[in-house]
Amino acid sequence: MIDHSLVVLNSLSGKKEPFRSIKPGYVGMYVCGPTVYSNVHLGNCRTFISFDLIYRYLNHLGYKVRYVRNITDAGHLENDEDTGEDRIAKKARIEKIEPMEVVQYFTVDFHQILKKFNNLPPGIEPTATGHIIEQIELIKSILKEGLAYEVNGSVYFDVLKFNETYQYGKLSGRKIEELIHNTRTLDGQSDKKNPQDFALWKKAEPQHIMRWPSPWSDGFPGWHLECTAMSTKYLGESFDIHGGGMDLKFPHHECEIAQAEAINKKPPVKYWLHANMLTLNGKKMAKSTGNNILPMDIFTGKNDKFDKPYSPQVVRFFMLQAHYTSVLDISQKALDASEKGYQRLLEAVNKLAKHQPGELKGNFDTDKWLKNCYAAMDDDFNSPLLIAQLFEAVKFINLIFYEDYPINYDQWKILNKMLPVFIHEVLGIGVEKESSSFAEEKLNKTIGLLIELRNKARINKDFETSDQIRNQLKEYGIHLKDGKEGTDFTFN
RNA sequence: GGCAUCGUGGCCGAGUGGCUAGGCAGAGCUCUGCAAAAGCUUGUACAGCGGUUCGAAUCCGCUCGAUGCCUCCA
Repeated sequence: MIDHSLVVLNSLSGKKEPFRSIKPGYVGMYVCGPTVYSNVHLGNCRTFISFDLIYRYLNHLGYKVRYVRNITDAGHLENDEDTGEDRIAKKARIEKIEPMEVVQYFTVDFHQILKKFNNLPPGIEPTATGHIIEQIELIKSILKEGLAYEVNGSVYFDVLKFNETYQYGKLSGRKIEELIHNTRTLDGQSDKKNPQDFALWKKAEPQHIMRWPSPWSDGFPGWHLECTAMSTKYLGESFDIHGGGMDLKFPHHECEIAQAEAINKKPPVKYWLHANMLTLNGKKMAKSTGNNILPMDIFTGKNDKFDKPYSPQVVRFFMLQAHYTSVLDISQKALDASEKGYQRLLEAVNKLAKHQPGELKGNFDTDKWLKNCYAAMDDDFNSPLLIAQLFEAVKFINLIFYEDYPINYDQWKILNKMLPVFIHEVLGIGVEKESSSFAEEKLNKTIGLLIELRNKARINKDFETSDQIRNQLKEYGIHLKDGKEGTDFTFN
């Protein structure tokens, strides 16, 4: 394992802490996955890309990471009232299809989108409905501890009682008195003793198709419970990293802590990591206001926010140019800037691979560069800082075509090895295109022929012909570049 | 209203007490038949007002603004 001093911002303490895994060499990481009742939205993608970066870097450092990310396919209500409808059941009702058809459709969509973003799949991707038995067992344990109560077939977690022994609100910095003070009194419709109590088990209405038998009623588990059940099952009573979006801090993660502590009497998670929000044109993304965009609509360009498409790789690069704990704003201008930078970075990598130096001269300080790259990532996965370092290398690489060869063989060897490692392996961008298709090969040959014809025309000073070829190709999105070593082209 | 995070040059975005962020855009130059690409040069930015300090974008206070969550309203 590489010698390093990784620090992470732990939401629990609000401070950066040295990262020491519970079991040396191994990391258990749980990230709250999506509720599959609609297309995954771009803000969600940012969260998952952030934790993909973290997963990749931990792997790169040599940790054996068990990465668990759930699929919420039941139990996530629209609100915490008794009238709150299950999001998936509601979608199924509106679309007049089975809830599990909703689940299947949007799970597939979710996987497709994340794959386009080049996210690595988690090691385990459990579903809430696949762990009903485990959840029922947890409820029994919490009841046994006297920290939950049953009313009319539903079971609720007793937050006030829990708070007598433990501390509810320590993750989100909320005090129980403030929670009580700030919660409006219920209108008598609720079975809950106190408004801040949350459901562990809900009795299903007769028409509710998503129902399972339990000691209390035919019903379904509460949303917060699934994560506790699945993280405990696959990662143990205490594990290293729990991640999720900032908006899940309260109440979801707070409730997870309460449930786990109620049963195991110890904190379930060593490091809580939260990814920040993504805004669109300076405002929060919300379907209700129309300030919203789906990933696929960015890739295809068919949307009313941007006037051109951006590839998943560019969007990913754009996101990694900001720290995962900062609010990030997406806009046309910002994406354009990232697209150009992304191309420049990748072209430099290709250039470097093609031009192995022979001379011994060179003044690129690879030791310092490597140190800076690792220092960036070791500082709470600071990808923007890493990218800045990568561009330092790009500068040197582009100097290859000038008089002084800036990199000697040893430096080239390190750079040529490590630059792709950081770009492809750690950041997960610039992935190789799938093997070029038959048609693509033919196209490349055709362009090669045109370049040849154009260069002949140039030698003959027939600039009318040469410009015609270049301009026409440009219209087709093929850009010719006359370098010192012949003409190259890029697609746009 | 409560809790929390944040407010950096034309745009995006790093940076927590003194030391270069970086990308994109703009300007000038080099290269080029002309472009493009690339290189060189070029920006005394840190919401506002006070305070602490030898020294603050960085710490403290207040004001204004943004975002998230909890409420409220709808």
